[in-house]
Amino acid sequence: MSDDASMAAIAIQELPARKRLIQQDKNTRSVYIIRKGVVKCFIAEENGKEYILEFLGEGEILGELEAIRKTTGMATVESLTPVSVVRIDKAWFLQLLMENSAFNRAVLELMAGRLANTAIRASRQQLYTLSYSLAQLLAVLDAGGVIFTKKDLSGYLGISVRSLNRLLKGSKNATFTK
Amino acid sequence: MSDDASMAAIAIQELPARKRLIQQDKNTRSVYIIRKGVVKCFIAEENGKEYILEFLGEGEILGELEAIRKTTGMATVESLTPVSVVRIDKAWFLQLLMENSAFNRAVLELMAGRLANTAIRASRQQLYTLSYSLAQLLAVLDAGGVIFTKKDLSGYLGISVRSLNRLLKGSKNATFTK
DNA sequence: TGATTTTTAGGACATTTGTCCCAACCGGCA
DNA sequence: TGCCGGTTGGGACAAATGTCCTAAAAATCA
Repeated sequence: MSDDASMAAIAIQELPARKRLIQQDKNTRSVYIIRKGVVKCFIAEENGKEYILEFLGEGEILGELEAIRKTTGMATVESLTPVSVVRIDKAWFLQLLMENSAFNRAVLELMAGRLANTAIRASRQQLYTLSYSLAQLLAVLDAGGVIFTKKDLSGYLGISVRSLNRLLKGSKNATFTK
Repeated sequence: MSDDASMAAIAIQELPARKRLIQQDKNTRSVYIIRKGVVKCFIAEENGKEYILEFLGEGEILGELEAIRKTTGMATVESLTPVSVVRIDKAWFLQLLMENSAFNRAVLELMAGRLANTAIRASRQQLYTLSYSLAQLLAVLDAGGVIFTKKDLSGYLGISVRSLNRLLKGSKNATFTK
């Protein structure tokens, strides 16, 4: 990605897998909307571990938080598959947000939805057995036909790979009250 | 709280402690902005356990998610202390959101901020030792001068009261890599 | 005040999860 | 082909957490 001032305010970009669109703690220049492909969005803490916030796909927006709050990236976003995105210059995004009420409304709804999801996930992660979350996750992934490594899966579930393997075995999950 | 159709579109309300402003899975009628006091916002899952999403205080907004997404309450909000809130009729809130760009901007920022917080907390909760989160939480609470029950604390940390007690003892925390 | 309920504390034991470690497998690559 | 580095699978043991349960202390109420 170049610093080139000639970058258009809005453009379509194609990225290969494993490319970073947003870097945690670094300034962002654009907001992206995913047209195709899957990205993972994760936070790395000082202790080296990483927590996967979410996997985002078609129709999802990236970098709005940073644009709206005028902060550096709060997470790193990396493509898992080749992706196609609409890149919107940050300043222009904000402009759009103010002047186009339909766009504003759409962003508002996307954020509200994501907020609800994040909160619900945090809760589920604490309140339910991993087996539950795991089953759900696997279903979603399966639908998407995307392949993740065990490391990503366990990262998303917030557990070690070892634990994930145990769960996958399904030996004795049904212990909990559920 | 009455069903009275004569409720003003916007009004100041005073509530005692332990009152519910929003009920999970029920329709909401208003959006609230806290003027004073502290509320807790929690999700109760089918298995009876509750997970505290956050404690909100002065200046925070409640019920916007439900208003924007037109869904039932995604969490229950209950006053921990006596609170004073500005109650805004849901329909009017949406109206304001569309017509008043400053208000729109403010809501957008509040949501962005909350999204960031929620995500960061979820991450911290997975990546750090409880002792870490606990210490941080205690510091915040202390600063606010509010008293929470152990149950609330543990609910917020996503652990059982028993575990919280053990942590408070501080017997052998320093085991982890940190 | 006395009774009742809530909150706090913590023992004992069962589960779960993490850490460490090793072996098998797989896909580049010289 | 043979040598990696990365992923996968799982054993073993330690640490963390949950569940169940009992008691005392504190708060609430008649």
